[in-house]
Amino acid sequence: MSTQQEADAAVGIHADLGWALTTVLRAYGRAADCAVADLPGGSRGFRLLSATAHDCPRSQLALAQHVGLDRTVVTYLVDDFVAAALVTRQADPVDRRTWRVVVTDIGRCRLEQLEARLRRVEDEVLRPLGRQDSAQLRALLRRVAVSTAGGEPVATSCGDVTRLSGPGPA
Amino acid sequence: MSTQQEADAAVGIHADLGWALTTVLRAYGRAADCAVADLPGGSRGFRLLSATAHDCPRSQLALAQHVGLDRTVVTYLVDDFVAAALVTRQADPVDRRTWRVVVTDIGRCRLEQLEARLRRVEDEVLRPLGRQDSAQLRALLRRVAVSTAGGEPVATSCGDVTRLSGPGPA
DNA sequence: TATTGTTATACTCTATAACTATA
DNA sequence: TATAGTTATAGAGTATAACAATA
Repeated sequence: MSTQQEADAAVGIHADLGWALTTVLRAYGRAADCAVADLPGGSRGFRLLSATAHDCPRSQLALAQHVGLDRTVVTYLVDDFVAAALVTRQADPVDRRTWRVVVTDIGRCRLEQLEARLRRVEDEVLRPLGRQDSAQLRALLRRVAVSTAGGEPVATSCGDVTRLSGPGPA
Repeated sequence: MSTQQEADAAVGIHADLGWALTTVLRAYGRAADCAVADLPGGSRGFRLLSATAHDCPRSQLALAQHVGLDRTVVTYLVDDFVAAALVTRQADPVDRRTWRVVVTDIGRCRLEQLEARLRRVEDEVLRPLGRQDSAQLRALLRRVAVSTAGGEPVATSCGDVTRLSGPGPA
């Protein structure tokens, strides 16, 4: 990682490596957070809505485990989603303890809108590279991402960095 | 951006672009947060300590503006840093309203430790690429970072994504 | 007895504004 | 009157645990 001063200097020197990673990360992360800010729960809400929309209807617990959220959080988020008419809770005929969370047309529409926004954020972030280098960067990132998500979890100095199970801004 | 299901599928397909960016971002962001978690203020604390260590002593307000934090936050963080003996507050002879924040040896040592950890996180994240592709990715990221930090701010769907003035994990 | 979902509680961050002391 | 720093208050977000209904 770099220092603040190095970062400032880097505009002239461009020497530090970690600084680049961090800067891009933060730029994208912020913009992505921002893009989904008007959805209840922000980026976590986006992950949940995504999972809800693209999987066949599941219980809240299943959703929670799938996107790595606590049960209680999912309750709150689904409450908000229902209030915003993005999803509905439908009784599960076989297990009356659980709800099946189902996306509405409004929810699907909203999700597409958010996905479009996030695509735009990406393009914006990667704009400085040309078309070709942009593709190159994406390819390299994809390789990292695949092994990060599918292979070994990223080992770090503390234990809670688990294997990432999915996408989500920031 | 991608969907959860696509993300899962991507382990086989590797098709989605935004998913890669997001996954790497999150993996690194989490690990970096984690690496500095034991510092008061986490990533923000790191940024502040960095700035304090590598600049000549400055007032809290100057530091706040430099790293993009609120004055009050800096007060809290410096309090914590002082308690942890990472910095000292020294009276400014020319303006008795202000403090000069000065890093201690302990603080400098701690900072180096954190920087080492963050370097390790980077290496870990980029390990899947070989040495060469890793360098390639870093070069591309650096180009993006330079224009992000030095050039135009990243345009997004909302207004608060400002020009990034420095580094900092996550 | 275990599990799904809900509710209640508390805790951490952060942001805002009021306050003091100096300039 | 304006500025540097501090303190107080409140709010959002999150985590934990207790609870009700069902299996």
